[in-house]
Amino acid sequence: MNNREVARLFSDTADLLEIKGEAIYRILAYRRAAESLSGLGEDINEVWRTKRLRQIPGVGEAIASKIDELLKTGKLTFYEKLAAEIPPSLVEVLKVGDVGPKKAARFWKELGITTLSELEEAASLGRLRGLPGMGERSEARILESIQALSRRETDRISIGVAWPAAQGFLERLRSLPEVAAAEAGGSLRRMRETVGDLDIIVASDSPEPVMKAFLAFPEVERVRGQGETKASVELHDGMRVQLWVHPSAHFGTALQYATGSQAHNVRLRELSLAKGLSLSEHGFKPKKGKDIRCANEAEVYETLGLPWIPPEMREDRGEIKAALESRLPVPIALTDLEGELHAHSDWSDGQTSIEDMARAAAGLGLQYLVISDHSRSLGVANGLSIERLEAQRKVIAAAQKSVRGIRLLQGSEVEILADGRLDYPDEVLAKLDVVVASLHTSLRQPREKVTRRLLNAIRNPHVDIIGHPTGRMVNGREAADLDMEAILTAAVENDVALEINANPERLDLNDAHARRVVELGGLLSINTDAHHPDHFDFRRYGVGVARRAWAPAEAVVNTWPLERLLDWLSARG
DNA sequence: GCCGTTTTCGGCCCGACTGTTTTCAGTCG
Repeated sequence: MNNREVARLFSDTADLLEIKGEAIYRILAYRRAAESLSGLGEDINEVWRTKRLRQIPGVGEAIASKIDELLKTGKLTFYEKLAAEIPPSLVEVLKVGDVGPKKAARFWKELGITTLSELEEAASLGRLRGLPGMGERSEARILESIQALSRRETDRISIGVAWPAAQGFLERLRSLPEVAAAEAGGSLRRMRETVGDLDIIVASDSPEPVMKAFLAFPEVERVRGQGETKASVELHDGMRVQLWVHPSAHFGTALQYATGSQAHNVRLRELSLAKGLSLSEHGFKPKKGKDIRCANEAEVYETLGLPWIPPEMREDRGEIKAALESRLPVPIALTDLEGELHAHSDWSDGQTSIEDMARAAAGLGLQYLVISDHSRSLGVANGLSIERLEAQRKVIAAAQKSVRGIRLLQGSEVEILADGRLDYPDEVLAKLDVVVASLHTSLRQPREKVTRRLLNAIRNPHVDIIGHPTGRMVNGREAADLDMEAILTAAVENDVALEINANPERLDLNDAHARRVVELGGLLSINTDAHHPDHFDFRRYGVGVARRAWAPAEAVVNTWPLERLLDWLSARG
């Protein structure tokens, strides 16, 4: 079993225990363990084999022995007993808005409902309204939520969709005269790869007109809830947006609160209580005396004796402890990127010419751009034969003459073939400035075989970067079955950089693996894999992943000035 | 069920909003 599967089992266990009516802190313990496992950069099997399970935050004696049983036998007796008691399909029912554990338990016990479709049927037949505490309106609300759930393609929206959508809301809100400031919060601000909904926080001393303007935006399909400080809407495409409006005087605590993560906020509030202050979105409340209000976030952290913690690091993955001990790293910023090492042109499957790509990159202030088109065997992408690769070199040289302010380099995104060889012979690779080696085919090979292909590429002295190392797609294709610890370790040993592919549909490496690279002291490269000049904009998502991985600029090779980069490349052969 | 420069036992964040209620339970973030 992999990390994700074990995490999923514990998160389902938590849901089932909650429906059963177990003590809440026992449930939270399972959720915390599940969160911790899904953010773990190391393979759980490796941690288990080396007897380090108890070092995982949130894993104590009981959960460690459950992981032990799970990895030893592939089964968990505790879960099987629980699933015999509470139908596991009720976990799906919990996804419906306004349905939590109490209602799910009631539907099941009183009406025999165990699945989403049974709930929908019961609601449309008016069978829910007879239950205690349920009326016609609750029933209608639940029915609407089920329909909204099916209208959404997936549970969570890609950040590549959510980010531009949020900018649209922010621009319009900021243009209102009553609005002093507007920011995105939630998992979007933390740059998670997917978001459940958009959270928008506005500073305004007259909330009414702001709220009114927001509810009247044309994309709004229905209003799910609305109060004095908070409104929640659903858009035509099923996306949910929440708006918080708070006075400017305590915008800091409001933004901090709305940014989360929930686990980070819980830790922060515990820390606050230890100082005799109760922290909420409105400010710090001392046991007696006046409330402390914070107009900006830095003041919130300062009140607790902490440096400001970047939103991407607020996941309760040790950031508060690190901040208390003054060892929180400064993560890379978008402005640290000096160049692009992985971009395509119309020589393979890119949409524009080398020259246009170069102009666009120069316009963004980049110092260098590597044109790395596909190699010969990738026919669907019009991969370059050795002859075309030679010819392309002359065209790049010509473009270099006509575009100023940027250094153009020739690279290649070389196929790692199904048998583990690279798509060009070594003497061809040796002539290239940069070699990005990637897997595109035969991703479903058994673990040992596909791992060996990547290790082979890493050990080739001409390979500089491994492109989108796992092949996974966000909300889509699963990662190849790889021994990641072996791959990351080998990359570090061979001084090969691992790509954080910044395309929001890829984001590969993910944050957990990238953090593991940083822990191991390895190198990363944030690459857009651009097929069009607009794609250079993906850099923000790649930087988001790197910041979530606590990566300093130093660890990312394309933050280096050109001379240093060239030295690194030539030292590698 | 986890965890400890307040603790190895007794704690474990805080508030808004809704619907069905006459004071609150449930859900959400």
